[in-house]
Amino acid sequence: MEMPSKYNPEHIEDKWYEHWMKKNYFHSEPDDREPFTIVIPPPNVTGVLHMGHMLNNTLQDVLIRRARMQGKNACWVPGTDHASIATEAKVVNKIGKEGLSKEGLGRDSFMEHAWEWTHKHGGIILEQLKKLGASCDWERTAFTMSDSLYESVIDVFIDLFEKGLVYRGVRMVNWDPDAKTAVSDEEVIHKELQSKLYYLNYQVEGEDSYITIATTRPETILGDTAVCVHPDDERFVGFHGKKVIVPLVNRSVPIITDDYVDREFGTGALKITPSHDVHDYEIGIKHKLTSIDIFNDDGTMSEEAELYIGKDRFAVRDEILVDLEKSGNLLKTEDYVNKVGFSERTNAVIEPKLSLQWFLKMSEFGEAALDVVENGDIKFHPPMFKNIYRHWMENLRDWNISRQLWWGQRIPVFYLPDGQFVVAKTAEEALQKAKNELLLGDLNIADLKQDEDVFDTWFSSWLWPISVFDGIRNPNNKDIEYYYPTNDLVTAPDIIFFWVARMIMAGNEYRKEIPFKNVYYTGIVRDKIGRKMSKTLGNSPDPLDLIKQFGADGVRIGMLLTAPAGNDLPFDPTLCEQGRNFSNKIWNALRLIKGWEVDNNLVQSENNKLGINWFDARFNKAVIDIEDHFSKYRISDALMTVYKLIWDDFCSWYLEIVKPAYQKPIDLATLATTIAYFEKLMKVLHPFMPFISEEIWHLLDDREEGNDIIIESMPVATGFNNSIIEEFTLAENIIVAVRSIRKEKSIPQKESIEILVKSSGMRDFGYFPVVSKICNATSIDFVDSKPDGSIIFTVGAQEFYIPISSNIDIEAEIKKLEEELKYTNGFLISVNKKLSNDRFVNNAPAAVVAKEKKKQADAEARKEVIESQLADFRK
RNA sequence: GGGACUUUAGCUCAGUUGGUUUAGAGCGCAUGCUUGACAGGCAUGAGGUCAGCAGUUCGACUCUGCUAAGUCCCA
Repeated sequence: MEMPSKYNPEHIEDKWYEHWMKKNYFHSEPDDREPFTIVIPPPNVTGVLHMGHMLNNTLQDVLIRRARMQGKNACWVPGTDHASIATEAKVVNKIGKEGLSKEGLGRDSFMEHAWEWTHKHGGIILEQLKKLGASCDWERTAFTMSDSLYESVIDVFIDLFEKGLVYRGVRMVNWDPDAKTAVSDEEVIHKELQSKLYYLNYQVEGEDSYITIATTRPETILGDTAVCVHPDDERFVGFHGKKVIVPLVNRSVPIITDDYVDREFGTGALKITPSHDVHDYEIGIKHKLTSIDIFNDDGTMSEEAELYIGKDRFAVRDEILVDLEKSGNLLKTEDYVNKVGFSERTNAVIEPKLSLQWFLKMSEFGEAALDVVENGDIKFHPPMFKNIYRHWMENLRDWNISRQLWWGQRIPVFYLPDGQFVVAKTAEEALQKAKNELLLGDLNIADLKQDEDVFDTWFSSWLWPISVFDGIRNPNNKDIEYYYPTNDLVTAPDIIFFWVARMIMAGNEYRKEIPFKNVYYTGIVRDKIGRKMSKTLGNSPDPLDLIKQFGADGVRIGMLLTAPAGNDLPFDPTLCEQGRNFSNKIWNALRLIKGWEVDNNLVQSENNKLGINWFDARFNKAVIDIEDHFSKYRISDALMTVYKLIWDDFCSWYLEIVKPAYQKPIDLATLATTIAYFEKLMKVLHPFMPFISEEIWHLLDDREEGNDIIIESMPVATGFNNSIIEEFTLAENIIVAVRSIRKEKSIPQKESIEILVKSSGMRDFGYFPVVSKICNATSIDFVDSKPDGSIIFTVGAQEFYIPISSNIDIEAEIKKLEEELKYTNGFLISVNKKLSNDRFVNNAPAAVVAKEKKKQADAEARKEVIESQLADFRK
């Protein structure tokens, strides 16, 4: 078979993904095996794959594939959420281009458009995940707006309402005038903007004096209902109790005092607009001020503003300045940098606004949700996220669960003509309830008006680990009982509160059980200069392009290599290149083995036996290290251990040891063992690089139908003999020393050498055949002293000599030895200092003291050797 | 303003209850190699006052305090 020297993943990856799908390996049904469950953090249904998803889902796939190979019943549930705001904004935009509007279409017709959009653009992201190799159980793909998940959300709201945990209240919310909905604090992005600070004069009522305020938002003066100064501010003492006239609208408002005012800021006098600023709102309540809402929902001026009615808030800002200047109220303008909130979804400037919203009381949930994390039932990786979680749990605020949108689960609240309301699943039920409980006998369905709002998307996501198994509606079904609680959750730390914390709350409330046992917080993928990757910045590479360029295996490695948990990942495509190079290295190891001719009569050499024994120990040690790393969720460390095991230990050492000379055959036993090792390595590699490992598995041997690596069992560590590894390390050190001499003296590898060992030691060292082969030495002999015309080198305290034909640069040799002596002396001094300290010898554990003594003895022996070598040279 | 976290090689990071020879890895860098698997490679090597200061200790990258710089969250 002709094998190209460069591995080309493209067709190979597609081929194996199709094969796995055909064999239905990703699908899971409850059985008597131990379950291992992951639910995907549902991406936005109409979103496209970005680097954050790549990282996140690669990690999940590593965990799920490893669990599958460990014989567990692995189930990875994929799915998407409906992303209320983002999707609705896209649909509104789309119908807008067709000359349609939400209001014009009406609710039902708009929902049809939204579903059409979802069917057309939805789920692209899941298809993209297949390219990455994600082994999700696609038969279980869930969607937060599908019937069963929709109904689960409604059921939960009704249940919480009946438990008295839901209430309706007026709140200052972050209003997104484009999406015409409230968004949570977490969905507001604050950006620093270069803006202006305007100084405005307010005339004191009945006097010819003025009080000057400073504001960045002059258009809001129309909603002013007071001016506030600090009670102790001497500049304003004379104004206390008086009134001022709001410019243009000529409204008379009181001057109030409150120590909230920062005397240093602006002029020290603060205009108060309770409807449009959170702090002003609180001051308004405290001082019982009236509230004037000057904005419509779309950000234009309302009738209450009296002026500029119907015009956009930003247009009005320009206009009002002209008018204020004309009226003589504009004193001056200064440049000013301030922070402005933008909607994460629509990028509209957020308007603080008073609004009627539904709230879920959080106080009931906090304690239990904190406990399960504090007591270790749920483990966070890395654990420092516990602190952040605790801080949030101890400062809980009620959750605003309503959104002024249509795309989502509509709030099941029905208002009656008299202003009362009932909560019920359907209008029919609501009518029944109204009749029975409120004794409104002559009511009919047309009198009921359902709440126009839908739930916050997180209000469906918080049920996700339960609702994907239909555990809300059917709490005793066999799926939820088998798969729940899930095992691992992999997510980004920025949604620790609005998702992770709330899933824990929902788990406690509806399953009396935690939703998952481990939470792995990934880093946030950033670009090279540390910016978050985002579409608007255009700094994110297209993941599918990367896969095309480096192969999915290569990209997976690139993502994982420098992504320890919780650390940000400054992404650089060269990381994927490293992954691709690794694929190529493995491929070429296969090419090497495939090229060997076997001689059935050949007896296995001592050298090969040594190599095999050593690699066996080395492999088992690595497997133990890998298990340890996985147990601590150090996935990138586990990968690095595999990487070095394959590249350094297997390719650079083992294969070089057993590799037959050019056109020489290999013995059968060594070939068979080598192939067996290669198979084991591919199994260990499989969770990280599923495609190439499957391909090589099938190239190493003819496999029967259904013998695929994806369902093979993961090698388990057996014991290993550490002294083999230690002895081999000595061989490595000798080999490195010889290579170094070859380089220094320009002795090519082809030119064979003799190695002489000072006969004081190493008589029973077993690895000389390996040293001899790798170093291309014709012989390794023992001698009593250094022969003339030879180079000396030292490993530990053991001297070696290599006879060479060229002249030896005595000065250079002396210099080298002197440097070594200096180091050894320095080291010895530090050890001696420790050992001559009685308190150390008396207080330190015996093992530590013994170790120091051994260091001392080794260093002294080495020092003697170097000194005698120096003496020789100086003779 | 309140809180959390970070600071170790050029870059990204390990360093596990304080003692694993005077701190490790990957990448990058330098030097030399048409080495009969691989230049997407091989070999060798150079890089560090562990942010600074003080303390605890026989012993500190590791524990404590202060200082500095940075990241994030909350108001």
